[in-house]
Amino acid sequence: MGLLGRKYVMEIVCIVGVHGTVRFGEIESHLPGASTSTLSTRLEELVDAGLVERERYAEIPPRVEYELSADGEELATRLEPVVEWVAEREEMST
Amino acid sequence: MGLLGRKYVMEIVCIVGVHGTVRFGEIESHLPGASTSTLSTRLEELVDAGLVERERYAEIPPRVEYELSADGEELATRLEPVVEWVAEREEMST
DNA sequence: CGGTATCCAAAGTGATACTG
DNA sequence: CAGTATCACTTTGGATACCG
Repeated sequence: MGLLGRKYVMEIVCIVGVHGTVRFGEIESHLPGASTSTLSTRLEELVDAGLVERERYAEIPPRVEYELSADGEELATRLEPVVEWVAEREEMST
Repeated sequence: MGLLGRKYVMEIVCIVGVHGTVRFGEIESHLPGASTSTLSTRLEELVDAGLVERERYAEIPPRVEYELSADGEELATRLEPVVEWVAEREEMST
């Protein structure tokens, strides 16, 4: 899946995975570099790919929550060691 | 590292990891989608990041071999489950 | 063979406006 | 709040050709 190579995808999967269920704004706050529109697009792609599920609540104010699907969880599990190592390695060089 | 999110990076790491030492052309043949220039750029970035090492031989015809550094090996190990799972999942849907 | 140089298309960004 | 839409702009990536 070329989707994995797209910007922010791994990060999003991890963020959602860690939180369990997350709202749009929260994901956004963890990705300062990503624009609203890009994040929106990525999330849609992830939902289409069956890795993330979106739950929309008809409330005021509106609330939308994202969480990983079973496949998403599986991916997150496998992704964890990678992201962890990368994070550690980044600290070293700073 | 945002580098991981760049196109082909994970694939390249895996390809180099599997082969041990690889020549430019061989990597290219495993990535039909990537253009020469992109591959060249990616390899340079990977070398700069200390994940891949380049060995240039002053022969005719010229030969250049790439192989993973210790860090690259570590990354490849952690990346393996991810790539494996993604590959299986792709097969399912085809 | 293994690239770099060049030029062009596509993806992503930022800001802002608008909707349910 | 959680987006979608738009537009101008920057960054990436692709195609091709040429060089050592």
